[in-house]
Amino acid sequence: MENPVRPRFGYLYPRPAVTTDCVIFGFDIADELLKVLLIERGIEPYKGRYALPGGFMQIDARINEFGLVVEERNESLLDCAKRELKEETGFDVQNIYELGTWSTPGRDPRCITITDAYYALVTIQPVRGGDDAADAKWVPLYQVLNTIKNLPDGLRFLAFDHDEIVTAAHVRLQQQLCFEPLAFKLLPKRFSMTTLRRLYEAILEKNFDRRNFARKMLDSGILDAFPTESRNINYQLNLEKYEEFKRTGRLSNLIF
Amino acid sequence: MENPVRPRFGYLYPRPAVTTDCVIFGFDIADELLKVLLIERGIEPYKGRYALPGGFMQIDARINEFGLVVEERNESLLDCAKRELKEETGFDVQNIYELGTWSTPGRDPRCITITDAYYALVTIQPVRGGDDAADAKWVPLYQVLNTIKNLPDGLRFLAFDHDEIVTAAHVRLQQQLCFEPLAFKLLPKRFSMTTLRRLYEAILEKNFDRRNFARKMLDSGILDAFPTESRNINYQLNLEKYEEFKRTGRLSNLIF
DNA sequence: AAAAAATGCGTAATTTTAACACAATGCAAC
DNA sequence: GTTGCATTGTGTTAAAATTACGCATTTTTT
Repeated sequence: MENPVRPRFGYLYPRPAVTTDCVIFGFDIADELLKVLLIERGIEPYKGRYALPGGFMQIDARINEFGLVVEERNESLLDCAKRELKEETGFDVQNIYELGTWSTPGRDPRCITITDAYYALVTIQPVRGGDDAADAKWVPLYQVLNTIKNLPDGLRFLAFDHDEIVTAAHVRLQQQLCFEPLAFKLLPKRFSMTTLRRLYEAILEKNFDRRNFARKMLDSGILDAFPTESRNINYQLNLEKYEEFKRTGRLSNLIF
Repeated sequence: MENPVRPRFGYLYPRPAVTTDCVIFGFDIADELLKVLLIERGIEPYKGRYALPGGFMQIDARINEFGLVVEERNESLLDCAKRELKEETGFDVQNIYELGTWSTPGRDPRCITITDAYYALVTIQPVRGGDDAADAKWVPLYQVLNTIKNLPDGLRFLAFDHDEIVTAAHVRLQQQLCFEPLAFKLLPKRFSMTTLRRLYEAILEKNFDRRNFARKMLDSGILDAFPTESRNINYQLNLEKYEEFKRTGRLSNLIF
């Protein structure tokens, strides 16, 4: 066995490697599908498999004259997640939320690695020719979840334990919808009521009565209406009204 | 400057230290207050201040003949949290849930440290003489939260950033109550309807009509009734009925 | 023992949700 | 361009859930 590179950063006790991964949700207006952004891995392990964008936490440190690590600067885990997203997918993500950590022993074959997982909501740009990151791909969420669900025991679709992370992110997104109108963060500034409803239906996997849904949304008062060229009406989130509405604390009634 | 201990575990890149902390919730039947278990720190930093129980993640590793770290066994973060709780408070915690990570640069003056925070629900043993851990203390949550809220800017009540963690844990507990009957995990096996209501009121900081609350709970079908010596009735969670009820997915209506 | 508080059991008014009707508009095929 | 069909905006009504409150009785307090 060789020893090609000498480890430089030494500690009194062993430490795990720390990474972030992120489930990026987007709503494709064209086919009205909720999608997630996956990266095809170019290196081992899991080369060629799809995975969530993510990577190692960055710490700037130097070694002093006693051989001790002197830490100079570090990023928070959230910063790390945002930086990795920018690097791997080109997205400057604003709406990003922590999902949880994954730390099962053996989850990364290289070394003991814990990951802090996030989920982010972005608006899919209309029919982009190709992604900044050549290997990034929008995949319908239902396809991913179905593939995962129907896999024989012990097999995985995505790299590492990312199957679990995607599944958990979807559940969290559904729950979070009870407390915050996250859905709006997946849409362009203005949207039709039908689009909004289709989005809620896609996330919650449940159909709503068109008229009752519209009434609930409008009664909440958080939407401003704008006429269009045709007879149809477009809507836009009124942030002030929304903040007030959130304080009143009855958003759960929107859905449940 | 001295170099008393030689760092043994070396890596190619700097790594953060990883810890877990836990907010332990308990409901004190005696005074009907929701309380959290705090530890008085015996060592620097923050010596003498109250803090959440927690500690460093444990990894077993050795150094091979090339000076490389060979990892042999590690615990998950959840295991770490449970182990630290057992060590520091004597509690064998069953109901423990992840809250989130804290990783702001500088949050630990010793070194770059990220913490994975948990919250746990236990039943406070009736009038225990003294805690296993001499420095552990049950403190009413409202006292902690009020102290934190009224602190001048920049000052903290608890050690590290534990003020934030406790506050976040309370919010999460409130939200989680919409999806799971976590409250029962804070009570002894059997309890009166009034106790249950007081608990919900303590967690949600909101009063319920005695009669309406009882009806909602009983209508849900998840409680079995048991007569007592007096005219009063005690109740007990029916786990099967509850699991069924959870699938039906209308627990949010209990509260909202 | 009297007063006060807590308990069990109930009803009615109100609000919220769910189910459905219908006319007008946009769109595609012919 | 007109015919058929899906979509949109506007409404009504029945059912269900929530809220507010009464009252006799038991338990606790003073």
